Amino acid sequence: MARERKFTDEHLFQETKELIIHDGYEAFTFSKLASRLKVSRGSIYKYYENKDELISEFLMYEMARFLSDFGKLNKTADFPTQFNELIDFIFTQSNIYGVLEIIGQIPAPTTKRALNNKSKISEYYISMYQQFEGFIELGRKEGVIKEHLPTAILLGMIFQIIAIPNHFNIPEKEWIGSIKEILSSGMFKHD
Amino acid sequence: MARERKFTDEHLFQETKELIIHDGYEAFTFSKLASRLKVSRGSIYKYYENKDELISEFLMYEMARFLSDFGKLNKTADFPTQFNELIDFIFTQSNIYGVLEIIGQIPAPTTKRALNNKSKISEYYISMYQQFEGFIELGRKEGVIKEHLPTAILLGMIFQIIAIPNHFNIPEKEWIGSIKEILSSGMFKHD
DNA sequence: TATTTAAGTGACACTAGTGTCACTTTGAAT
DNA sequence: ATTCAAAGTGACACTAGTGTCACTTAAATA
Repeated sequence: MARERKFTDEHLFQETKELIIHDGYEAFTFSKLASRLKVSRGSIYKYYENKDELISEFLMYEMARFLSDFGKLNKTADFPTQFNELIDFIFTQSNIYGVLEIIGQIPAPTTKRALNNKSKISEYYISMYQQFEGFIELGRKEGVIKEHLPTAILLGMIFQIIAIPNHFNIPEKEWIGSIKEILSSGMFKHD
Repeated sequence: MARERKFTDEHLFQETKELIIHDGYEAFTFSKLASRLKVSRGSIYKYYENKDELISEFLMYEMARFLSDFGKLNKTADFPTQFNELIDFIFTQSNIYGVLEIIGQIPAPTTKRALNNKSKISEYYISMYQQFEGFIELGRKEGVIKEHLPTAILLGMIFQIIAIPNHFNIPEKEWIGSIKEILSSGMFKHD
């Protein structure tokens, strides 16, 4: 019907992600994004009215992808096995935390689309929380988790362990292994 | 000799901290700071040539303060006692992590003063690292810490535990208590 | 091949930040 | 009281981002 697109949504989201993770929400500009996509700034306005709309669309995309990948994890294995897989998974998603941080920074939506996106993002966020919650419940049912630690704390620690940047450049295997050991001997019952 | 200052360095650093923690490095402007200090933008330029100089000065101030407070902690008690005090201390300094994050964002210094500040900040950073390292060594000497966990990992986890924001608004006592329990039963030897 | 239509452009008017500087204010010292 | 130097101001010229829009380009289809 018309001419070819010079950039895909995926490409735009990828560049947006890098810009936001590197510089933060406030420093994100259409100019920087346009130059990375090698198009004029004006062409981006064909798809997004403003920064908030673009970023809320990006966040929706990222969270949907995260939830979809998370859903593919083995849900039938026993808790210790799933725990292992979950920590591994979280480390393949190490930038999801940067994405979650941005959610708090979205200002009051300026367009209907940004408003819809914002409520969709909240839904995804709740869904993400509930899936992690279900995971902790499994650990309790199997009698693996120390009873007196409240779910919200365990959840908080697992959920946010991804926020810990590996400043000291410790090899990934060792880093993940030690986190698994510290978390599991900290959270699980031992005999 | 001359007229009274309308703002102190401490006041300026306090407002700078709030602005940077809230909006990030890139979004910090002299205009915002001036309006918080209730002075004209021009007057800030009397003391700092530009943003980098101001922020590097602020970081120096913050790290010096952190190191000084850290130095006041009891260094004679046994390791488990010091561990307790350290975690408590870290939580009173919950925004130090935001400050450390900014260090990585300082661009190439544009003035001699900014350059000097940058190298002073590196010194402080190293000193901070070494003090934490000495703390871990104490734990090893006392035979409290699991031998096979490398110092750098333990250090990394303690040093960066402050980065974990309490998203779920769990009461502080419970939050800190659980972190202490998970960390200590994860890192310490049990019999 | 001509037509259609979405994709893309770049110039325009606007807003907000930067760094500078001649000028005014003010309080301490003579 | 006068002096004077540091503190503070606000206007100026500049840079960089925003959002818009009439216009051009190019791929699909009739």
